[in-house]
Amino acid sequence: MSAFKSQFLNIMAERGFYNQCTNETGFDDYLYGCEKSGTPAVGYLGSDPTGDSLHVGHIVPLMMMRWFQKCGHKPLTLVGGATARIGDPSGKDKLRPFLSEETLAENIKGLKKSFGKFLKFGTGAHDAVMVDNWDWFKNINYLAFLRDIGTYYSVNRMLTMESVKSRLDREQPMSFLEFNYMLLQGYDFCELYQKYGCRAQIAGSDQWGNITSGTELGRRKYDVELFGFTSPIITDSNGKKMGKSEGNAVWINDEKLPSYDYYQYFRNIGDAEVGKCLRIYTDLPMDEVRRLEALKDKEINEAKKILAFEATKICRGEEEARAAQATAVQVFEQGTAGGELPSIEISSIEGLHAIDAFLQLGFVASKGEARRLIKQAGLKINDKAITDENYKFSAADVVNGQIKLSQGKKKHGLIKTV
RNA sequence: GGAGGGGUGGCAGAGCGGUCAAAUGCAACGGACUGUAAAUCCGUCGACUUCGGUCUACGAAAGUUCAAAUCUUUCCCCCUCCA
Repeated sequence: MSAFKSQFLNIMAERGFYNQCTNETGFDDYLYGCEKSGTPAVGYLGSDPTGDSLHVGHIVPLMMMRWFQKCGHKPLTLVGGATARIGDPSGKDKLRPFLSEETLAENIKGLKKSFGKFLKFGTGAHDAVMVDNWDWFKNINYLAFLRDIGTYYSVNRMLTMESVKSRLDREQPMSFLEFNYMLLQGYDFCELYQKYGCRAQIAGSDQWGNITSGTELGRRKYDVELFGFTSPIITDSNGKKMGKSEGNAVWINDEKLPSYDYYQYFRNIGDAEVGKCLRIYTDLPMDEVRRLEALKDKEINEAKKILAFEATKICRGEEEARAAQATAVQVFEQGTAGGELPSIEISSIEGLHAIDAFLQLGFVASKGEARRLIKQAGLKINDKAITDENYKFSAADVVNGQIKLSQGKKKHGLIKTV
């Protein structure tokens, strides 16, 4: 329980966030010193703006930063405006497509929003701060960089790094551009150390190579010990990464994914994952987590509801979480329609093809798919399977001003008449 | 620059003149069973369709042929080895 002196590391270990640390006792001592004296330790989490929102797969390090802040430390969030222009080769087979300036700017905005859900930003001592590595890379001189930084890197060593090695082993192309990625991330760490006194980097375990790049550079160039701390990659029982639902990513930003869907993602977690998810995706105290994960069979559904609610609350706010939960109860427990379901509005439903309505809701990708699903009894109107693929709506289908459409057992939506 | 190998559906990977909308596996989706779980079983998986078909697809373009993912030419891209 109290294997560590610092509160932060104890929490990390207990909740399943701890994977690897560059120097466990050193980091522990450092944090403990800060916690005792009330001066915040500074740590950073980096993320490249390659998309306009983070998704569930990114939550693990975000939650680590959240706890870091709760333990009285100061989180820095770095968006990789510069590094996104390079592309992190870790875990990838191909060079990323280049992003336009406009996309980058949009993505950075999206990332800020995502970060804001989990961390408190501001100007206080413990408030999170957002930085962009474009600020220090945009004007860097190539020769100066090679001489100041390049001298500290050994190509022999770089070639053994997982991100490089795996690419070479698989005979996938790796450009010199990508090869340099780790130097940039290493430089970031040192830059943050100099500017903010940042001595810790927190990330997923796939970043290990990039992190050690920074800690080694720090030791060689600035003679300072920097710490790297990683989480395990969280997978479901099939060994797949978390964060995909129906083939789509579960986004953190609300304009990318309704809160109801976000809630449902956690509601539908597998039994085996409940304990793990409660620890990682909620702030619930450990006593409560242990009680909930001990539940068996049907009772475990209660734990899943709490998990879904708590996880949604952090990311979308309490109100949204309640609304999502209420809708879920109406739809699944009472078999009626809930207000948070996706819906389309239409002035007259007379003569509207059922297939077109499903298409508009995005429940089917094509008319052919809709026809197929009808044959398989997979599409329902007001909970009754459609049998005629040419079915057109009539006034008789409208109940309380709306028609409930369902695809399979999980996807439900509404047509509202206005 | 030289010599070989290769680019096929979301991914992996067969096919190498017609029977190819393209084997197989994974992923995904629907149904049954359940607990909005897992596992299992059955089914589906390019688009449009008046369900007879029509159209678009095997890196790009041109060509040979009654017929091309399959043959030829050019171009683009990738890999390996050599310089």
